[in-house]
Amino acid sequence: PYTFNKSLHHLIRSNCGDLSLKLLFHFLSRGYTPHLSSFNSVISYFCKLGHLNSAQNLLNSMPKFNCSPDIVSYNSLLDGYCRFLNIRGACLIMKRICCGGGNVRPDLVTFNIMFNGFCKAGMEGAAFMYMGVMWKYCIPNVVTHSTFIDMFSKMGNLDMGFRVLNGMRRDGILPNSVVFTSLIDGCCKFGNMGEAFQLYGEMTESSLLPNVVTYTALIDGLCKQGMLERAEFLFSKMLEDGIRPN
RNA sequence: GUUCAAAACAU
Repeated sequence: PYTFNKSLHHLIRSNCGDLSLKLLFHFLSRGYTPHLSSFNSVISYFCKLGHLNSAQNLLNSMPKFNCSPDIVSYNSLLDGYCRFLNIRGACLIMKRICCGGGNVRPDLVTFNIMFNGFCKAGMEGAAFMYMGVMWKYCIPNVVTHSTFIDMFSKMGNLDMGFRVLNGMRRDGILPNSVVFTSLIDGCCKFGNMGEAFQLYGEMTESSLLPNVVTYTALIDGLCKQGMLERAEFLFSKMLEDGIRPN
């Protein structure tokens, strides 16, 4: 059984999800009991493919195999609904987490998933409402902040993006390179290359390494504004930094 | 060992 769990995770990590499914069902039919994390890996795999019903069915069937879904199982499913912008479905799962039977409680990841769903669906009002609910359970982390920064960046509301950045710093949460890259991309897309490079500077000053996504956002901004020579220059800078273009 | 946030991609 231990070897089985190992293989299952390995297959999913190496993009052989189909095989992992066959493996799981083969073992279930022979009466083996997979570990909770094996169920969760497969649930998450289904969700990323958009097979939400299969994921849901698998989750529902876990008790038959002496395994209770935990918050990770539910979070995976919740994220599936959010990824495909099925906010109604997500809310139903949320209800089940909060007041359905009750051996699970929402955690910070649960809220981050909901925020991301609302943000990507353009439902900022709902995102802010949930912020209030979150405070009863947990304290926001760097992912929470970067989700909101990304939402503001995509809306072109750079002022609010910077406010969230400053707010997190005030609260002692260190911005990471995802946070910077989200805001840099917002600046680039809304024609504020100056701010974008300022952030790039702050990033390196705080010894965060700009990665290939950071560079792509900047290079894309420069290209789309016709600054091709600056784009080329930045591209060579990226190579000097030892970052491989993809 | 399993769940959440960032970029680009012509025809």
